[in-house]
Amino acid sequence: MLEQTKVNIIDQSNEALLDQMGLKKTKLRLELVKHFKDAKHAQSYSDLKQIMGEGVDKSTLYRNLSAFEEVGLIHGINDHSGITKYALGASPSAGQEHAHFVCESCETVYCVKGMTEIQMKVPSGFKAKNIQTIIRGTCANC
Amino acid sequence: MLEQTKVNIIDQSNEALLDQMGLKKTKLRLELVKHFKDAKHAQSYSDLKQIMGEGVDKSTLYRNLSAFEEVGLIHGINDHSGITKYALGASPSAGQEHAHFVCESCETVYCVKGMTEIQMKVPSGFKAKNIQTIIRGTCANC
DNA sequence: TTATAAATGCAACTGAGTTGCATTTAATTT
DNA sequence: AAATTAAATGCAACTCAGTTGCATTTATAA
Repeated sequence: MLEQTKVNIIDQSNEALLDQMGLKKTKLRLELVKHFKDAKHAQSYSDLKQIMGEGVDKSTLYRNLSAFEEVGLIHGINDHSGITKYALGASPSAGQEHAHFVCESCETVYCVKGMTEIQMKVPSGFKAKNIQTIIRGTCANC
Repeated sequence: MLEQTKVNIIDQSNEALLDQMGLKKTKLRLELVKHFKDAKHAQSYSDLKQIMGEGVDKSTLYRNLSAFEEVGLIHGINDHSGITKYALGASPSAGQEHAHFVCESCETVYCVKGMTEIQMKVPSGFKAKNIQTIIRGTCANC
């Protein structure tokens, strides 16, 4: 078994990456991975559809996003908009949390790594496994 | 103009509360406020529908939730489930942040006040206005 | 008590995401 | 290289949360 958390996503070729994740290398998947690597902010379904081409099937795209998320290649972010956005990297887990910045003006979502420090206690009887932080505000482009 | 943040929600009668918020005191609204005060965890549309009675109209309920949220009587919480849940109190804003605890087993959402301390820096050019934290784990009942 | 602006009820709609199924394709086997 | 097969795709139909338009009713102010 492969330890996904130890795979360095950015340094791998797109092909190697899909191989390691046990995913077949289809044209769309390669394009998706490439795009996620370049993306400066989190991508919604419609962002991706626009970039991958309008001909791309909805189910196929969504199924690939799910597949990518399952293996930890990307992670979904749920802000107040109700539209899930995806960004490269596994879901932030214990020890490697990162926050998400949502711009209130353009609704763009950015991953903000290593800039938040969260100390949490939970009521007795509760067990915390992971933490997700969403910062709302105005981004550099707005 | 009334400063909503200074209104102490719990100490007021339901009637006075709606008055102060500039909302008409309808039967459903009074029941809703009452229920929100008693609720031990955040409420979804279907939680509320069940409690308010199946006869309650969907639009009416949703419109009341929006109205309550707008005046800061309740705040919506968006976890990974895609179903918005609501809890008493204005949206956590600067200085009075609180976290939300989502139970991975029963999907119940709790507000956790005064137990998290978050220090955040954001990249230059970004301006943070408020912060929302979701802790995932197992609750005391599971 | 009357006027009126807001709240309700209903039905129809929107839009994100899912599912079933037949077809195609990437990867494996011989 | 050809045959096999399990997974990926494309399509249509569906689900489900939440919204909207509009006619009717109700809370509140005059």
